[in-house]
Amino acid sequence: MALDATFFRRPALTVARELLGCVLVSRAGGDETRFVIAETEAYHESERGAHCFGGRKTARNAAMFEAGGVAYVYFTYGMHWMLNVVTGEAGTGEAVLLRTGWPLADGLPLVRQRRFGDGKAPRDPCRWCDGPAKLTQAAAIEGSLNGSPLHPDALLQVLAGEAVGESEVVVGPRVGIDYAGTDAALPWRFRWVGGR
DNA sequence: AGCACGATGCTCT
DNA sequence: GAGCATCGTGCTT
Repeated sequence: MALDATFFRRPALTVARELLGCVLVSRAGGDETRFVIAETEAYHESERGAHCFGGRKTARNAAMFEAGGVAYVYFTYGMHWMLNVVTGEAGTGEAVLLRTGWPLADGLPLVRQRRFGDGKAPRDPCRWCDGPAKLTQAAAIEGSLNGSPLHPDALLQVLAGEAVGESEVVVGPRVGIDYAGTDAALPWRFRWVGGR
């Protein structure tokens, strides 16, 4: 069952936690890949970690101000794409960064090819996409998908998944935002460590 | 297993 | 012109 606007038009912190165990479906790149979402981070205009801090809208971060249910895709470090799910109501800048996905069995050969070509890959497929840029590479996600809807008829969608219990979730500070000052310590990162 | 570093180009001041 | 919501390699323990 596809998640819809009622799911995404809620606070980023809530959506980040509830996305654990849900399934990202990408038809970008011409073939379908699916991933169980295992790690997320929330971002919000009220804190310095967010690209849209202070509610300042720019050409890059504009999608973060859309109503929840679209993608925010941006480019960083000269070579990497990052996929976020936009959350909340229109006019407020917030989103959830997808950091780790566990590829589902039917797409394993394609995911392996996209990530490693003919080279060697880790034994455990759960380590193939354990980083935001690894996930976008495996899902063939790039800048043209910025602002695109998360919808069953679109290239990207998110399906409801199994419930993930509190005992299987590790909460902690977000990665790579030292510039955010005290906001860098906010416990807005969620990792599902139960499912293996 | 862990750390250091280079790659590489877009974004914003 | 500086810095970045990162990754892979290659070197050290």
